[in-house]
Amino acid sequence: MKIFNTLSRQKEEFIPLEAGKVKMYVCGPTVYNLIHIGNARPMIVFDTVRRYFEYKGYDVNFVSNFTDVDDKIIKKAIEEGVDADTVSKRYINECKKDMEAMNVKPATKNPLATEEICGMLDMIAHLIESGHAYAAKDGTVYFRTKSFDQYGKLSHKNLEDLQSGFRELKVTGEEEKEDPSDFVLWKPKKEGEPYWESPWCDGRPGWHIECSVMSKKYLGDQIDIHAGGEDLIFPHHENEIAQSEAANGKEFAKYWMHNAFLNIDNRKMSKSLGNFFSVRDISEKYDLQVLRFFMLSAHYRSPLNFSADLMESSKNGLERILTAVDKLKSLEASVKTVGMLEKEDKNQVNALVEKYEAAMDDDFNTADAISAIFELVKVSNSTTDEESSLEYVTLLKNTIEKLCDILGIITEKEEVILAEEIEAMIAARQQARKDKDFALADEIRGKLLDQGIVLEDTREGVKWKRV
RNA sequence: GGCGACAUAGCCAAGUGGUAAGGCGUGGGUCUGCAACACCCUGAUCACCAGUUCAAAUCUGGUUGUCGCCUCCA
Repeated sequence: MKIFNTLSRQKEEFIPLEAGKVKMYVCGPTVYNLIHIGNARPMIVFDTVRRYFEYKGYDVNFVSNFTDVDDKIIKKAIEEGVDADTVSKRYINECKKDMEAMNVKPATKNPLATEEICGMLDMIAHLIESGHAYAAKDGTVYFRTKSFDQYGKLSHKNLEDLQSGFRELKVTGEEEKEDPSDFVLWKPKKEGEPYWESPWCDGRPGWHIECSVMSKKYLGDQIDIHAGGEDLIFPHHENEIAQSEAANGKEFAKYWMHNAFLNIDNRKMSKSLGNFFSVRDISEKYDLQVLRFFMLSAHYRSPLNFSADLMESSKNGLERILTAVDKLKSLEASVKTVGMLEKEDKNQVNALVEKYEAAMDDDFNTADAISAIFELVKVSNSTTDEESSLEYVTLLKNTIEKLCDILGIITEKEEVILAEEIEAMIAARQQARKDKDFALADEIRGKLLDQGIVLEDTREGVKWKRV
């Protein structure tokens, strides 16, 4: 298996720290609102990475945090007149609902920053003792970037370039920094903000230290994979490396994976451009399986554009796969032949599984992997019928379902209990068709369509589905 | 200014040296009472220029264009 490592900017063979195990940490969202579809990309991508590792037999310890103390959360809390905890708990809850609807597996552990303050205080104290950090007069603690000579190795920047960039950007109130590129580990509280006691001042942690501490606590000093959106490379992940490696004296993560951004109609998503969509918005119009399928239709390191047309296209493509699985399921129940037939080519199926695996082994090329699924669908649709053998039908069905499951695509069609009225309408239409009263049959079909039910007259009988 | 990415058919998107996967859409056909599903047929020489090579979308240099990070951000 090869993974593109941001550290080396190359694909590298994946070698786990411990045989058969993968320790991965994914930076999670700041919970100040419903998650947007940009947040959804890393969730879907790295859930797929996890699923593929599990398919390959690895035991994956998957940790992803919620950042639940932050300026934006506090701002929102003040606006609503509630405390920050109320806001963050609410959106953690909503986020979990969205993740479930996107079929993102629950993490092994979802640590909360506010519950890990002790560990942060320890790490900060340790960094101060070892000369990697210092407290200013107002109690703010800064990381001394000059003390970590590998600073910049992830983002491939050097301190001199950074400093010239920072000269104009010096933030007011941070004059006590020894160096403009030093960053905050602990900052004093402001009136009305949540705070914790510390040896330096009552205050709260800086963003970067949170992930370093949570990763260390739940996965250890060294992990296999650290992942997140590409915007986190600098400064967030660069700073995490500095903190963790300075504190632990070991390489923090072996592989750094970053997903590219999701754009909306070719522009960066932002509230000011009015092209901002929450996952919840999308779920009102589409099954979130469609969003998931859409996200995986491009390579995770390529920018991906989102638009209504592309969602329609994905919806239709996904439908093709689900329809094929559905057909295989009904054949599985009705087919009489036992024992593979001469013309049923098992090798063709296996070859496509190999194509799929080769694609996934190559830095999780989901777009290519999906093409293997479509080829299996084609094989299935064109080589199976009532005469097929049970073995062949089952092989195809299980294969397609397994490959879809790795991508987190659910092939099980939602069980919807039809109201008796609808059942009766379908029966009435069948009677009308028998009587060759097609006008009535079409009228009934039209009525069902109005209720969102589409009928299909197949050889195996009348089928229906929701639009 | 520094660092980096990308440019493949109407749209999306694989492919990193040997003459272009897959999907959506379009048009035609088969099946169907009609339709839907499905099946068959239908499309590109890979931004541009120059070079390396027996051979390049794929390597090198340049041009143009789009975008990202460097500041909270997935």
